[in-house]
Order: sequence, then C-alpha cells, then structure tokens
Amino acid sequence: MAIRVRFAPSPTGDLHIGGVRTALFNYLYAKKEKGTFVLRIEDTDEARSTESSTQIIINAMKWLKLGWDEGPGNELSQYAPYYQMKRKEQGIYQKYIDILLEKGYAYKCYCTPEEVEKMREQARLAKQPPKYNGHCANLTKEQREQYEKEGRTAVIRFKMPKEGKIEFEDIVRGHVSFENALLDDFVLMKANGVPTYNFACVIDDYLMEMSHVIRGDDHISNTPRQIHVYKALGWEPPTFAHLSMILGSDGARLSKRHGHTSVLEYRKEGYLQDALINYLALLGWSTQDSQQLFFGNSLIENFSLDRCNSSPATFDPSKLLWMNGEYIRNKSDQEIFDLFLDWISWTKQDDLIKGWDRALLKKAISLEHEKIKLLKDIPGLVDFFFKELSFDQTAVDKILLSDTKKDSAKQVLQECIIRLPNQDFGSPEALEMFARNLAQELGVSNSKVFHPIRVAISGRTQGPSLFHMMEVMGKDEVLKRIQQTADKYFKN
RNA sequence: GCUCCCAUCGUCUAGGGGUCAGGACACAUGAUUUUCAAUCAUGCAGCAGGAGUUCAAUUCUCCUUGGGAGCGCCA
Repeated sequence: MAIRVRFAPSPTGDLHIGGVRTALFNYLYAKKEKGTFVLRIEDTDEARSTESSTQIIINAMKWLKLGWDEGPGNELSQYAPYYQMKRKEQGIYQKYIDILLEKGYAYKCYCTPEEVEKMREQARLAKQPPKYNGHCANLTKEQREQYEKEGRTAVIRFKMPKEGKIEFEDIVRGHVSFENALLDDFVLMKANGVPTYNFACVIDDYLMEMSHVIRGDDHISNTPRQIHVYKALGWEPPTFAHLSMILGSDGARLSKRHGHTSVLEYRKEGYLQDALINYLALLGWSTQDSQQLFFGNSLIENFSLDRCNSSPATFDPSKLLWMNGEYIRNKSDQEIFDLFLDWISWTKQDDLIKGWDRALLKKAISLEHEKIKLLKDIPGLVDFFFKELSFDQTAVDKILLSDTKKDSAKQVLQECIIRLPNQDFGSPEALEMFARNLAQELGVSNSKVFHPIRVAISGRTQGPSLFHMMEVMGKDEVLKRIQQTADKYFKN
C-alpha cells in the first residue's frame, strides 16, 4: 500500500513548534517509506483564518525544507497546498452530507447555539458530559417545516449510535477504545454551509487516500467521531498515530507564555533549519542507542513511527542551543558565511554590516566559527574588525592600566610600534614568534605581551586567537590601532 | 464534573523480569590554551507511592497520587 500522509494546519496564526513537530514526523515518515507528503490548509474557520497566516505557514515550511509532494493543478516547480474552502466551492463536502442525510446517518438540527448551550449547561449540572441532547434527531416533516417557517437555519448533525464502542489501534498508543454513549451528535456542517473540522478532515483524508493520519494527541478524542463518519460512508479508516504533546517548562502544553513558540522567532534568533529539525525530532522519538545528532539524511534513514514515545516531552531551550552550535561547527566557513548573509537579509538588518568588507568579514567569521551558537551572535563577535576602536573599560583597567602591568604594557606597545613595521604578517606563526621573542627580550611573561596587544588592537580581552587576528587585520591596521591605544593611554 | 492519555537523572531519552539502570543537554571539577569559546577527561543526579504475580520486579497487573488533553455551528 502506498504511504500517503499529510500535515493539515489551520491558518490562524504563526506556525508553532508543536505544529512543526507534527509536520516533521509526517514528512520523515513519508520520506522514509518513499511515500507522499501533502499539505492541506484547513481554513474552514472563516472568522479566524487569514491569508497572511497561510503565507507564514508556507514560508516556514519552505525554510524548514519540509517540502510537500503534491497539490492541486500541475505546478511543476512548486505545488500549492490544498485548501478546504476551495474544495468546499467544488461541492465536495455537500455531496457526502447529502449521502449521509439520505442514508439516515445525519439529520438537520434547527436548535440555536443558545439552545444547545442550555442543554450542555443542564448536562453539566447533572454531572453528565455536556452534550447535545438529540432534540432534532427525529423531527417530523411538519416540525421541520414549522422551524423553517420561523426562519431558523439548520446545521447538519451526525446521528451517533447510543450504544457500543469504537476501538482502534494507534501506532503510538496501542489499543484505544471509546464508548459511543459518551459521544454526542456532533455538527458535520455549520449553518453557513461550511463543513466542520471533524467532517472535512474525514472526507479529505479519504479522498486524498491518506494511508496514515499522524497528528497531535489533542486529536485523539476526535478520532472516534471521525471513525463513525468513515463507517457511515462505508469507508475504511486510515491508520492513526497520535503524537504526544510538547510541554513548556512548567508542564503545561507549550504556548506563547513559555516564550518563543513560533518557528519564525527561532529563525530570527539565528537558529539553523536543520538544527531545529534535529532537536524537534528528538522530542518524542529516539533511536535505540539514543543518538543525538543526525546530519544529512540520517534522520530520514533512521526514522520510524513505532519508536515514537507516548509520553509528553518538555521543550528544553538549552539543548536546542547546544545543538545549534553543533550544527554550526559542522558546517564549513563558506556555509556559515552564506547562512549569515541570508539571515541578515531575511531579518532586514543590512545596516548592521553596512560598509563591512565582505572578504574581511568572511575571514573574521571563520576565526570565530567554533564559538558561534546563533547566527545573531556573529556581529558582536567580529564587529571590532570593522568599527572604530572602542575600549572595554574593565579590559583597559586590568590589562593596560593596572599598577603591576602598566609599565610593561606601555613598553610592549612602544616596542611594537618600533618593530612591527618590519615584521612579516604573512603567517600567525611568524607573529607568534615575534611576540614570544619580544617577551623574552623584555624579560616578561608571554601573557604580559600577548594581552596588551590584544586589548590594544581589539579593545577587549576576549576574541579570536591573537596571531590569527593580527594576520587577518593586517599590518597597517594593527599598527594604527596600537599607535592609537598608546596615544590614548600612555601619552606623557 | 465526565472521558481519554501519560509517569526512568532537573530536561530529552535507552532499556525491560536477574543490568554496575546506558547515552545526551544542563551543572560542577580538571586538562589544554595568550583570552573567551571549542575540545578532552571526570563527577553529580533517576525507575512517583502502595499492593499483587514471581525464586526474582524499574520492567507484568491493579490501586493511589501527580501531570496532561478533550468535552464548540474552533481546528
């Protein structure tokens, strides 16, 4: 049987971490099984669905490289997603409503939302599950006509069996069973003629020939309702896999109050697409040897649905941060440079690196490569190469002006000014030799030479390897900065 | 309230009737280094509780507790 899966978000906001995880598991399963991955936009909530949200989802999916394999029409380069509202216009859902109505599996209900709410309230008071009481299930023709004469509009409800139970095998949960008596006659089609989630989802999953429905565990209680619809239409339900939820640090389902939940925010912070994917894959899935890093195609190769965990997982930002560093270190200098430029332009921060020489920038980034955890760290790590020398006061106090070091620091800088013009800047080794020789001649420790030079040319105590830094900066600039520093702090 | 689901280090997890309960993040210490990182080494830390089955339960069963989700003309 061909494997066909889908990700079916509703376009009512940003694509959040939980949604991405669901999309990812569908994607991984499809790729692993050489199946088809479909994107379906569930935009039947006319009040909340927005076009901009749809675009955000599509762009986020593209950034994450969770490409889908199919769509309406014949676009060759890029498939459009399926949209339920477009399918509604084609009469797809109405057709099956008519069948269910005709076969007696569904009925028109004329109760107003207020009346239904009253029923639920009563049920709650009686400590019963709040549900529709079946008021309109067996209306006579005359009653129906009467309601219609009153100008009431009808919704279509599913006629739920009062006894028995629905059972199914879930790949993640195992055997699941629900009593029919607890289910009510849920709405299939709203008064405005738009199908509800539980109905549209079934129709589309069937017509799109989905072999597996992989979704969040919050949908598990919808599953029995949906299976009833499948059965009423004489259809075989797909195989279900309900993924556990992702929780915030307080144990509640991950939501906005836990901080960043939108994928876009992670992109903005400078997380790498593949690192985020790798991290999310590990939330609720693992290999037998608990492998952590999956570079290249190894996620797809190793993935399997039956190794998904049924218990919820807490989102851990510090592990994601570590993993991002791992991914950055795993990439070449060129890749990081390109990624950084992409990030700068995506975040519209071109001003940040305005006037910075690209060749120098690339060299500077490569000096700090293994230190980078987020793309957004980069400017702060290398900006001193490009900006006017500005001094970190504690660095100056500690290295240049402290009582014990002041004289030697001054001497070191003065010697540099004298000697450096004739120094070979061609290799870090040569520069290191120069500094060590200087230390020896002056009779001071290496660090009393290294540190003042570092502060003099960068203004800080932290930074790349000193001699690589000098090489990249170049003789003229190094001299200029040392002169400037000496003038500022050691002028008599 | 009702229904469903879940339970191994702080976190992600492996394991599964007999294990020194394994790995990873975080944290701590040490090594290395001109600094910060990175790297390497070491350490810290866990089977929620109670019954039952069994020669043997962290593992199987039940209960308790704790946590989560669902109960819309939302998806």
